[in-house]
Amino acid sequence: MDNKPLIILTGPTASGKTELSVRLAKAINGEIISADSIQVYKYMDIGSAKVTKEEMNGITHYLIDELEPDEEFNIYIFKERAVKYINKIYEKGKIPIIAGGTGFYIQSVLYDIDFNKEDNDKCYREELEKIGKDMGREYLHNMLKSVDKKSAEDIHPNNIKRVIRALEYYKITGNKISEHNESQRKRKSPYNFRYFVLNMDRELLYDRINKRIDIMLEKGLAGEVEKLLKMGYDRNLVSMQGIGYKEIASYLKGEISYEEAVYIIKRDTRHFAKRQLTWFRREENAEFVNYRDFNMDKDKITEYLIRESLNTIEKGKGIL
RNA sequence: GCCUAGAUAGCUCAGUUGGUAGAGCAGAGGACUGAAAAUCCUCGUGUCACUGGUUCGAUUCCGGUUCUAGGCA
Repeated sequence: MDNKPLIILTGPTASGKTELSVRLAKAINGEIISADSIQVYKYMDIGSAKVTKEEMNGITHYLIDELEPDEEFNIYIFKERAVKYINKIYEKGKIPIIAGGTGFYIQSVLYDIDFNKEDNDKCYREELEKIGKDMGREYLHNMLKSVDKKSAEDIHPNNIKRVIRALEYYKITGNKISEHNESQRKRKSPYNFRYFVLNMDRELLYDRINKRIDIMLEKGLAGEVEKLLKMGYDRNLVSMQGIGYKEIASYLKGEISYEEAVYIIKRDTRHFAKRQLTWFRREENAEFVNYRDFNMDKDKITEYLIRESLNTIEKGKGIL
């Protein structure tokens, strides 16, 4: 049985993951794999709060700047690449550290969730979107009910994206996604892992988020978006749906004022952080690391993360 | 100083032909297995500015006070 070490360092946006992950990597001879759906894209630096070369401090990072903004990225691609990098890191005799805020992505690697290569179908998806528009969301939901009753019960009719995915899955594989999910849920992790979730008092987190966005704006977020648009990257691209990008694009089009754009970016980032926390709370193996318990001292947190990670790595060796 | 319109949930406002009130946003909680920075679900008691009066009963009607916005001097 594979029992290799894997360290996960996550937390809501603006919780300090980047800096702490580099410090940890330095101390435990690790390399970092980013679990971030926007930082994979080139040219999207300011708005994604991407790690800079200096911040990397010599630590190798994967899944940063790997794609053009119009390239497709999804959980299947993420998992495939992440696993490849993890093995590469093992070969070097180093420890992989997954750092990033996308819980869904982390889960796919941590529990080795099974995805089939050919199981998405753009044409069918578009067809379903059209049906949804013409016939209504209830109609789509009823379509799902007739092939996969359990999914129809679990997925709210308003959640069109998930209704469509369930229908798509059935069309391509002939199986019910509810059954697939049920079996995947029982998976045990093949790793000897630690799952750290950085957290702080909500008020403080929101304060940091608001300030961080002001800094992004000062650094020239608007210019970055303008440049992307000039390069021909359409605002409808998935990558351009990232928080900060879509609002600034809307402002540049003259649809909303600058003040409105800033307000929406801050608000939606807060909402995003809240959703991230909901996800991590549900993860039974996640360990919350609260700044408050360390007197707000980053050095003390770093020490703790290093000590705990090394413990876990050592124990794993014993089993092997 | 005078005239007019306001003062209701953290914010913007609706409403009660007099029987103590409700939306959106904010905020909180949740879901999530190929768009995930996406998508979706649930949660609404607050001296109805203050103060007299009329009334069985006033946030609602009348008077006064304070504050805010606009207009006139």
